[in-house]
Amino acid sequence: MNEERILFEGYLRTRNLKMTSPRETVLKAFLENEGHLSADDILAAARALDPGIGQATVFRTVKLLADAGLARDACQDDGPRRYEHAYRHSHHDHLLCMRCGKIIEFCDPAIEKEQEKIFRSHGFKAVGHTMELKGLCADCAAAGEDSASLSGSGSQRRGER
Amino acid sequence: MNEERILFEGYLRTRNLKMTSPRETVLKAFLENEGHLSADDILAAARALDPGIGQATVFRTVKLLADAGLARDACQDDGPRRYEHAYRHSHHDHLLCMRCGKIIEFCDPAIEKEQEKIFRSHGFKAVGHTMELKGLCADCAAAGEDSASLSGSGSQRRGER
DNA sequence: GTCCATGCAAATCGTTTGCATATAA
DNA sequence: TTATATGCAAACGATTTGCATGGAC
Repeated sequence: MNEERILFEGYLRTRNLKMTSPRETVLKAFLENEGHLSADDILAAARALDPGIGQATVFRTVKLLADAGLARDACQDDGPRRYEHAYRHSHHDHLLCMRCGKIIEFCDPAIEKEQEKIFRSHGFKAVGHTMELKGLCADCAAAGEDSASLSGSGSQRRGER
Repeated sequence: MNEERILFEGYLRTRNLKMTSPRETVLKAFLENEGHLSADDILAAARALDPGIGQATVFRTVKLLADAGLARDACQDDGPRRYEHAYRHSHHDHLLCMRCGKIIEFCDPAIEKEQEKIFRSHGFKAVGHTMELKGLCADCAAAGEDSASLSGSGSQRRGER
Protein backbone atom coordinates (compact mmCIF):
# COMPACT_ATOMS: atom_id res chain seq x y z
CA MET A 1 0.00 0.00 0.00
CA ASN A 2 2.72 2.44 0.90
CA GLU A 3 5.03 0.68 -1.43
CA GLU A 4 3.01 1.90 -4.36
CA ARG A 5 3.19 5.40 -3.06
CA ILE A 6 6.97 5.25 -3.01
CA LEU A 7 7.01 3.93 -6.52
CA PHE A 8 4.70 6.67 -7.68
CA GLU A 9 6.78 9.36 -6.00
CA GLY A 10 9.88 8.00 -7.64
CA TYR A 11 8.17 7.97 -10.99
CA LEU A 12 7.06 11.56 -10.55
CA ARG A 13 10.42 12.76 -9.36
CA THR A 14 12.30 11.33 -12.32
CA ARG A 15 9.99 13.30 -14.57
CA ASN A 16 10.04 16.51 -12.63
CA LEU A 17 6.42 16.11 -11.76
CA LYS A 18 5.02 16.85 -8.34
CA MET A 19 3.44 14.70 -5.70
CA THR A 20 0.35 16.62 -4.79
CA SER A 21 -2.50 16.00 -2.45
CA PRO A 22 -5.06 15.30 -5.21
CA ARG A 23 -2.68 12.79 -6.80
CA GLU A 24 -2.21 11.11 -3.49
CA THR A 25 -5.95 10.91 -3.03
CA VAL A 26 -6.50 9.41 -6.45
CA LEU A 27 -3.77 6.85 -5.86
CA LYS A 28 -5.35 5.92 -2.55
CA ALA A 29 -8.81 5.68 -4.09
CA PHE A 30 -7.46 3.42 -6.79
CA LEU A 31 -5.55 1.17 -4.43
CA GLU A 32 -8.47 0.77 -2.06
CA ASN A 33 -10.57 -0.86 -4.73
CA GLU A 34 -9.68 -4.10 -6.40
CA GLY A 35 -11.42 -4.98 -9.62
CA HIS A 36 -11.95 -3.23 -12.90
CA LEU A 37 -12.38 0.44 -12.25
CA SER A 38 -13.57 3.13 -14.60
CA ALA A 39 -12.43 6.71 -14.23
CA ASP A 40 -15.83 7.41 -12.80
CA ASP A 41 -15.49 4.71 -10.17
CA ILE A 42 -12.19 6.17 -9.13
CA LEU A 43 -13.62 9.68 -9.09
CA ALA A 44 -16.36 8.54 -6.73
CA ALA A 45 -13.89 6.79 -4.45
CA ALA A 46 -11.60 9.80 -4.52
CA ARG A 47 -14.42 12.19 -3.67
CA ALA A 48 -15.29 10.03 -0.71
CA LEU A 49 -11.83 10.88 0.58
CA ASP A 50 -11.82 14.49 -0.59
CA PRO A 51 -14.96 15.96 -2.16
CA GLY A 52 -13.02 18.67 -3.91
CA ILE A 53 -11.35 16.38 -6.45
CA GLY A 54 -12.06 17.29 -10.04
CA GLN A 55 -12.91 14.84 -12.77
CA ALA A 56 -10.11 15.99 -15.05
CA THR A 57 -7.59 15.35 -12.32
CA VAL A 58 -8.69 11.75 -12.09
CA PHE A 59 -8.33 11.22 -15.83
CA ARG A 60 -4.94 12.86 -15.78
CA THR A 61 -3.72 10.99 -12.73
CA VAL A 62 -4.91 7.56 -13.79
CA LYS A 63 -2.91 7.98 -16.94
CA LEU A 64 0.15 8.66 -14.82
CA LEU A 65 -0.55 5.60 -12.71
CA ALA A 66 -0.70 3.49 -15.84
CA ASP A 67 2.51 4.97 -17.09
CA ALA A 68 4.15 4.38 -13.74
CA GLY A 69 3.21 0.73 -13.96
CA LEU A 70 0.76 0.80 -11.08
CA ALA A 71 -2.35 0.47 -13.22
CA ARG A 72 -3.06 -1.27 -16.47
CA ASP A 73 -5.99 -1.52 -18.83
CA ALA A 74 -8.45 -4.14 -17.73
CA CYS A 75 -10.41 -6.09 -20.25
CA GLN A 76 -11.78 -3.93 -22.99
CA ASP A 77 -15.46 -4.02 -23.69
CA ASP A 78 -17.90 -1.36 -24.62
CA GLY A 79 -18.36 1.47 -22.24
CA PRO A 80 -15.74 3.41 -20.35
CA ARG A 81 -12.14 2.29 -20.17
CA ARG A 82 -11.39 0.29 -17.07
CA TYR A 83 -8.21 -0.06 -15.08
CA GLU A 84 -6.92 -2.74 -12.77
CA HIS A 85 -4.03 -2.94 -10.35
CA ALA A 86 -0.75 -3.78 -12.01
CA TYR A 87 1.77 -3.65 -9.18
CA ARG A 88 2.21 -7.02 -7.52
CA HIS A 89 -0.73 -8.31 -9.47
CA SER A 90 0.42 -10.91 -11.89
CA HIS A 91 -0.63 -10.82 -15.48
CA HIS A 92 -3.81 -12.65 -16.35
CA ASP A 93 -6.39 -12.90 -19.09
CA HIS A 94 -10.15 -12.81 -18.96
CA LEU A 95 -12.94 -15.22 -19.60
CA LEU A 96 -16.22 -13.42 -19.73
CA CYS A 97 -19.86 -14.34 -19.93
CA MET A 98 -21.62 -12.32 -22.57
CA ARG A 99 -24.96 -12.63 -20.89
CA CYS A 100 -24.44 -11.95 -17.20
CA GLY A 101 -21.12 -10.16 -17.41
CA LYS A 102 -19.34 -12.53 -15.04
CA ILE A 103 -15.57 -12.26 -15.40
CA ILE A 104 -13.12 -15.01 -14.59
CA GLU A 105 -9.43 -14.28 -14.52
CA PHE A 106 -6.99 -16.95 -15.53
CA CYS A 107 -3.46 -17.42 -16.69
CA ASP A 108 -2.40 -20.23 -18.95
CA PRO A 109 1.34 -20.85 -19.21
CA ALA A 110 0.99 -22.90 -22.37
CA ILE A 111 -0.64 -19.98 -24.15
CA GLU A 112 1.90 -17.53 -22.81
CA LYS A 113 4.71 -19.66 -24.22
CA GLU A 114 3.00 -19.95 -27.54
CA GLN A 115 2.59 -16.19 -27.68
CA GLU A 116 6.29 -15.73 -27.06
CA LYS A 117 6.92 -17.92 -30.07
CA ILE A 118 4.72 -15.76 -32.22
CA PHE A 119 6.49 -12.59 -31.19
CA ARG A 120 9.81 -14.20 -31.95
CA SER A 121 8.80 -15.64 -35.28
CA HIS A 122 7.80 -12.19 -36.51
CA GLY A 123 10.86 -10.48 -35.13
CA PHE A 124 8.83 -8.53 -32.59
CA LYS A 125 9.94 -7.35 -29.21
CA ALA A 126 7.09 -8.32 -26.90
CA VAL A 127 5.55 -5.63 -24.75
CA GLY A 128 2.28 -7.16 -23.68
CA HIS A 129 -0.92 -8.76 -24.78
CA THR A 130 -4.58 -8.96 -24.06
CA MET A 131 -6.77 -11.97 -24.54
CA GLU A 132 -10.43 -12.15 -23.91
CA LEU A 133 -12.45 -15.31 -24.25
CA LYS A 134 -16.15 -14.67 -24.68
CA GLY A 135 -18.91 -17.14 -24.18
CA LEU A 136 -21.74 -18.15 -21.93
CA CYS A 137 -21.18 -19.38 -18.43
CA ALA A 138 -22.82 -22.64 -17.41
CA ASP A 139 -25.78 -20.91 -15.79
CA CYS A 140 -26.48 -18.58 -18.66
CA ALA A 141 -26.01 -21.27 -21.27
CA ALA A 142 -28.64 -23.34 -19.49
CA ALA A 143 -30.98 -20.41 -18.97
CA GLY A 144 -30.70 -19.30 -22.56
CA GLU A 145 -31.39 -22.67 -24.12
CA ASP A 146 -34.79 -21.38 -25.26
CA SER A 147 -34.69 -17.66 -25.95
CA ALA A 148 -31.06 -17.51 -26.97
CA SER A 149 -30.72 -16.64 -30.60
CA LEU A 150 -27.02 -17.10 -31.14
CA SER A 151 -26.90 -14.16 -33.47
CA GLY A 152 -28.26 -11.74 -30.94
CA SER A 153 -25.21 -12.16 -28.83
CA GLY A 154 -23.55 -8.85 -29.51
CA SER A 155 -25.88 -6.64 -27.59
CA GLN A 156 -25.30 -7.14 -23.88
CA ARG A 157 -23.78 -4.40 -21.84
CA ARG A 158 -21.53 -4.88 -18.91
CA GLY A 159 -22.74 -3.97 -15.49
CA GLU A 160 -19.60 -4.77 -13.61
CA ARG A 161 -17.81 -2.95 -10.86
CA MET B 1 -19.94 -10.87 -53.21
CA ASN B 2 -23.51 -11.66 -54.02
CA GLU B 3 -23.43 -14.50 -51.62
CA GLU B 4 -23.19 -12.05 -48.76
CA ARG B 5 -26.19 -10.21 -50.08
CA ILE B 6 -28.27 -13.36 -50.02
CA LEU B 7 -27.18 -14.04 -46.48
CA PHE B 8 -28.04 -10.53 -45.44
CA GLU B 9 -31.46 -10.70 -47.07
CA GLY B 10 -32.15 -13.96 -45.32
CA TYR B 11 -31.09 -12.48 -42.03
CA LEU B 12 -33.37 -9.51 -42.53
CA ARG B 13 -36.31 -11.59 -43.63
CA THR B 14 -36.21 -13.85 -40.60
CA ARG B 15 -36.44 -10.77 -38.42
CA ASN B 16 -39.12 -9.01 -40.40
CA LEU B 17 -36.69 -6.32 -41.41
CA LYS B 18 -36.52 -4.87 -44.89
CA MET B 19 -33.87 -4.92 -47.54
CA THR B 20 -33.64 -1.30 -48.58
CA SER B 21 -31.48 0.57 -50.99
CA PRO B 22 -29.40 2.31 -48.32
CA ARG B 23 -28.73 -1.01 -46.61
CA GLU B 24 -27.66 -2.49 -49.88
CA THR B 25 -25.31 0.41 -50.46
CA VAL B 26 -23.74 0.10 -47.04
CA LEU B 27 -23.26 -3.62 -47.52
CA LYS B 28 -21.60 -2.99 -50.85
CA ALA B 29 -19.37 -0.28 -49.43
CA PHE B 30 -18.31 -2.60 -46.66
CA LEU B 31 -17.61 -5.54 -48.94
CA GLU B 32 -15.61 -3.49 -51.39
CA ASN B 33 -13.03 -2.67 -48.76
CA GLU B 34 -10.89 -5.23 -47.03
CA GLY B 35 -9.14 -4.25 -43.86
CA HIS B 36 -10.22 -2.67 -40.62
CA LEU B 37 -12.94 -0.19 -41.32
CA SER B 38 -14.41 2.42 -39.04
CA ALA B 39 -17.99 3.56 -39.40
CA ASP B 40 -16.59 6.69 -40.95
CA ASP B 41 -14.62 4.75 -43.54
CA ILE B 42 -17.75 2.90 -44.49
CA LEU B 43 -19.77 6.10 -44.62
CA ALA B 44 -17.26 7.58 -47.03
CA ALA B 45 -17.31 4.49 -49.22
CA ALA B 46 -21.10 4.39 -49.13
CA ARG B 47 -21.38 8.05 -50.07
CA ALA B 48 -19.15 7.40 -53.05
CA LEU B 49 -21.87 5.04 -54.24
CA ASP B 50 -24.80 7.18 -53.11
CA PRO B 51 -24.15 10.63 -51.64
CA GLY B 52 -27.48 10.69 -49.87
CA ILE B 53 -26.58 8.09 -47.25
CA GLY B 54 -26.86 9.31 -43.68
CA GLN B 55 -24.37 8.65 -40.96
CA ALA B 56 -26.90 7.13 -38.61
CA THR B 57 -27.88 4.64 -41.26
CA VAL B 58 -24.31 3.42 -41.48
CA PHE B 59 -24.06 2.93 -37.74
CA ARG B 60 -27.38 1.14 -37.71
CA THR B 61 -26.59 -1.03 -40.69
CA VAL B 62 -23.10 -2.04 -39.64
CA LYS B 63 -24.59 -3.32 -36.43
CA LEU B 64 -26.94 -5.45 -38.47
CA LEU B 65 -24.06 -6.74 -40.56
CA ALA B 66 -22.22 -7.76 -37.43
CA ASP B 67 -25.31 -9.44 -36.09
CA ALA B 68 -25.81 -11.23 -39.37
CA GLY B 69 -22.30 -12.61 -39.15
CA LEU B 70 -20.94 -10.66 -42.11
CA ALA B 71 -18.84 -8.27 -40.06
CA ARG B 72 -16.98 -8.61 -36.81
CA ASP B 73 -15.04 -6.32 -34.55
CA ALA B 74 -11.49 -5.88 -35.69
CA CYS B 75 -8.75 -5.38 -33.18
CA GLN B 76 -9.66 -2.95 -30.49
CA ASP B 77 -7.45 0.02 -29.88
CA ASP B 78 -8.20 3.57 -29.06
CA GLY B 79 -10.20 5.55 -31.52
CA PRO B 80 -13.32 4.52 -33.36
CA ARG B 81 -14.51 0.94 -33.43
CA ARG B 82 -13.37 -0.95 -36.49
CA TYR B 83 -14.94 -3.77 -38.36
CA GLU B 84 -13.55 -6.45 -40.62
CA HIS B 85 -15.10 -9.01 -42.94
CA ALA B 86 -16.34 -12.10 -41.19
CA TYR B 87 -17.93 -14.15 -43.93
CA ARG B 88 -15.48 -16.53 -45.56
CA HIS B 89 -12.69 -14.84 -43.71
CA SER B 90 -11.25 -17.24 -41.24
CA HIS B 91 -10.73 -16.23 -37.68
CA HIS B 92 -7.39 -14.72 -36.82
CA ASP B 93 -5.70 -12.71 -34.13
CA HIS B 94 -3.53 -9.65 -34.30
CA LEU B 95 0.06 -8.82 -33.66
CA LEU B 96 0.55 -5.11 -33.60
CA CYS B 97 3.45 -2.73 -33.43
CA MET B 98 2.85 -0.06 -30.84
CA ARG B 99 5.11 2.40 -32.55
CA CYS B 100 4.27 2.32 -36.25
CA GLY B 101 0.86 0.70 -36.03
CA LYS B 102 1.72 -2.17 -38.35
CA ILE B 103 -0.74 -5.04 -37.95
CA ILE B 104 0.03 -8.66 -38.67
CA GLU B 105 -2.75 -11.19 -38.70
CA PHE B 106 -2.05 -14.71 -37.61
CA CYS B 107 -3.78 -17.83 -36.43
CA ASP B 108 -2.16 -20.28 -34.09
CA PRO B 109 -3.87 -23.66 -33.79
CA ALA B 110 -2.04 -24.53 -30.59
CA ILE B 111 -3.45 -21.46 -28.88
CA GLU B 112 -6.91 -22.07 -30.24
CA LYS B 113 -6.87 -25.57 -28.78
CA GLU B 114 -5.66 -24.31 -25.46
CA GLN B 115 -8.45 -21.75 -25.40
CA GLU B 116 -11.00 -24.46 -25.99
CA LYS B 117 -9.65 -26.22 -22.95
CA ILE B 118 -10.10 -23.11 -20.85
CA PHE B 119 -13.69 -22.67 -21.94
CA ARG B 120 -14.38 -26.29 -21.11
CA SER B 121 -12.66 -26.26 -17.76
CA HIS B 122 -14.87 -23.39 -16.63
CA GLY B 123 -18.05 -24.86 -18.02
CA PHE B 124 -18.38 -22.11 -20.60
CA LYS B 125 -19.96 -22.38 -23.99
CA ALA B 126 -17.46 -20.71 -26.31
CA VAL B 127 -18.66 -17.91 -28.53
CA GLY B 128 -15.46 -16.23 -29.59
CA HIS B 129 -12.31 -14.57 -28.47
CA THR B 130 -9.97 -11.74 -29.20
CA MET B 131 -6.26 -11.75 -28.69
CA GLU B 132 -3.94 -8.93 -29.35
CA LEU B 133 -0.20 -9.16 -28.99
CA LYS B 134 1.48 -5.80 -28.62
CA GLY B 135 5.11 -5.08 -29.12
CA LEU B 136 7.63 -3.45 -31.37
CA CYS B 137 8.31 -4.71 -34.85
CA ALA B 138 11.91 -5.36 -35.83
CA ASP B 139 12.29 -1.98 -37.51
CA CYS B 140 10.82 0.03 -34.68
CA ALA B 141 12.67 -1.91 -32.02
CA ALA B 142 15.91 -1.07 -33.80
CA ALA B 143 14.96 2.55 -34.40
CA GLY B 144 13.88 3.06 -30.81
CA GLU B 145 16.99 1.64 -29.19
CA ASP B 146 18.01 5.16 -28.22
CA SER B 147 14.97 7.37 -27.64
CA ALA B 148 12.62 4.64 -26.50
CA SER B 149 11.66 5.06 -22.89
CA LEU B 150 9.88 1.86 -22.19
CA SER B 151 7.46 3.53 -19.84
CA GLY B 152 6.21 5.92 -22.45
CA SER B 153 4.85 3.05 -24.44
CA GLY B 154 1.18 3.63 -23.79
CA SER B 155 0.80 6.77 -25.78
CA GLN B 156 0.97 5.90 -29.46
CA ARG B 157 -2.08 6.29 -31.59
CA ARG B 158 -2.99 4.16 -34.49
CA GLY B 159 -2.83 5.67 -37.95
CA GLU B 160 -4.15 2.73 -39.81
CA ARG B 161 -6.09 2.72 -43.05
C1' DG C 1 -52.26 0.53 -45.41
C1' DT C 2 -49.10 -0.68 -42.12
C1' DC C 3 -44.89 -0.89 -40.11
C1' DC C 4 -40.23 -0.25 -40.71
C1' DA C 5 -36.25 2.67 -42.36
C1' DT C 6 -34.31 7.07 -43.35
C1' DG C 7 -31.91 11.51 -42.78
C1' DC C 8 -31.30 15.17 -40.06
C1' DA C 9 -30.21 17.43 -35.95
C1' DA C 10 -30.02 17.30 -31.21
C1' DA C 11 -28.64 14.54 -27.36
C1' DT C 12 -25.48 11.57 -24.98
C1' DC C 13 -21.34 9.47 -23.19
C1' DG C 14 -16.53 9.26 -22.17
C1' DT C 15 -12.65 11.92 -22.42
C1' DT C 16 -9.64 16.01 -23.35
C1' DT C 17 -8.34 20.76 -23.25
C1' DG C 18 -8.01 25.99 -22.28
C1' DC C 19 -7.54 28.89 -18.78
C1' DA C 20 -7.14 31.51 -14.53
C1' DT C 21 -5.77 30.25 -10.01
C1' DA C 22 -3.33 27.59 -6.44
C1' DT C 23 0.62 24.90 -4.89
C1' DA C 24 4.95 21.99 -4.58
C1' DA C 25 9.75 22.38 -5.04
C1' DT D 1 9.95 32.17 -7.48
C1' DT D 2 8.95 29.42 -11.08
C1' DA D 3 7.13 25.59 -13.27
C1' DT D 4 3.62 22.41 -12.70
C1' DA D 5 -1.15 21.01 -11.02
C1' DT D 6 -5.86 22.04 -10.16
C1' DG D 7 -10.92 22.64 -10.92
C1' DC D 8 -14.17 24.25 -13.78
C1' DA D 9 -16.49 24.53 -17.91
C1' DA D 10 -16.30 24.34 -22.63
C1' DA D 11 -14.74 21.47 -26.48
C1' DC D 12 -14.34 17.16 -28.54
C1' DG D 13 -15.05 12.66 -31.14
C1' DA D 14 -17.76 8.68 -31.54
C1' DT D 15 -22.12 6.97 -31.23
C1' DT D 16 -27.19 7.04 -30.25
C1' DT D 17 -31.77 8.78 -30.34
C1' DG D 18 -36.26 11.50 -31.40
C1' DC D 19 -38.90 12.68 -34.87
C1' DA D 20 -41.24 13.82 -39.13
C1' DT D 21 -41.05 11.88 -43.62
C1' DG D 22 -40.34 8.26 -47.16
C1' DG D 23 -40.43 3.51 -48.77
C1' DA D 24 -40.87 -1.76 -48.63
C1' DC D 25 -43.97 -5.28 -48.24
